[in-house]
Amino acid sequence: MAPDEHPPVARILSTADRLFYEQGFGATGVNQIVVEAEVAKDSFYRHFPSKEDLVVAYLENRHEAFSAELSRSVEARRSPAKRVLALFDSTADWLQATDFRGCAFQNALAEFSDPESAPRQVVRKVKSEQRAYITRLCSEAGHKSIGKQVFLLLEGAISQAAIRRNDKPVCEARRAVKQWLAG
Amino acid sequence: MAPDEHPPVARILSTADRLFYEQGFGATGVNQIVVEAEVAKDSFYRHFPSKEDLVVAYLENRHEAFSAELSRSVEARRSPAKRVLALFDSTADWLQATDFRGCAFQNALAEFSDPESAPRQVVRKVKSEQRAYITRLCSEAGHKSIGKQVFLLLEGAISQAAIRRNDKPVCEARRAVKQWLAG
DNA sequence: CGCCGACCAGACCGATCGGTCTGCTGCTGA
DNA sequence: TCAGCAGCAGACCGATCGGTCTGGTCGGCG
Repeated sequence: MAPDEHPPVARILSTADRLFYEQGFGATGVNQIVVEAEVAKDSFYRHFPSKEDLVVAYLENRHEAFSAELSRSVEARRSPAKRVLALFDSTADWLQATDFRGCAFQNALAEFSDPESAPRQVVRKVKSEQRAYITRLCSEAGHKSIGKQVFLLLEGAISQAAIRRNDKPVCEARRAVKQWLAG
Repeated sequence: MAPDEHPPVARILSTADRLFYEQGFGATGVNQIVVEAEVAKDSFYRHFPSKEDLVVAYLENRHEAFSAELSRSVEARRSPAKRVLALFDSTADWLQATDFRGCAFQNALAEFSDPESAPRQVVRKVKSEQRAYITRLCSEAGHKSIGKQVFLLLEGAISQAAIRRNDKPVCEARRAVKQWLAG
């Protein structure tokens, strides 16, 4: 509304989005976040009672943005089969980003060891929704049974892309899925 | 040789193996390691100049033990196709462990963001060897081309098993691979 | 006007971090 | 015999952690 900057909570969230993804959770301190977000520490703790609350907000935020972008890209395709393949094309585009560091939710998994912790619960929910979405796309392409495999293949491809830092794993996965859809 | 305990360096490594895997790297402090390993801090730094050196030793150690166990399990099977499937059976057994926390190397990836850091280099090497091994097994089963997909499927299945804490993803992946081998 | 709540800067808290240092015991091999 | 080194316990270092508190400046609203 105003010509001035974004409100503090938005600056905190966008700073956290960048730092958590690039550096990880443990390596990113609250102090660094408040400095880079140009927010007083006092303001930070008014909006987020603890660092973990910010982590949860970050994960939910990212899920929302990520799935919105993905479905936009998917829905741009006409045929149901192309829509399934769009998952991989979209991922290949994502790899081009210089700050690509793999799946934020898989990364969160590694840093929060307690399965009952709030971040882990968010990760479970997010992955379950992603799997359901992919399964639905496969169903609509007339291949009800391959959804789970496509999902696993994509998960593996993203993880490998983060390690090898190239798009070969994603291309390989895409090729396999294309064959399934044709057969 | 002696009736006494393992030497300090072995106690450090086995303690680190447990703590790093269960808690992650950032969450595991040098102090905790030396206390639980019952080793003087001085002795610790005599063997490992820095914490990162211990991380590297841990990763290499784990790779050695893991691949030894895996190939033992694989080589117990007669037919080449069963050997490929043994990868998934072995993984399913691994899930039973109460402390299962996914692939240690994928987890390391999330905590070390610098792609040139020593731990990341070890992870690249390890994953490349695992991929080569799986590709070889597939080749020997007469399916030269599916190695990479099998590898990606297994990676995704392990990651999902860590999130969902059950063996369904692994069973799903195994089923898909079995079909490929039959077809 | 006067009050309240948002926001600010930054001091401050106890705890813990990775890492060093001191000072000691006890084994070993020249 | 004695030097040297492995190992021990634990104090100690500066830095940083997550989190609290103080004190002050604003704008909006009754």
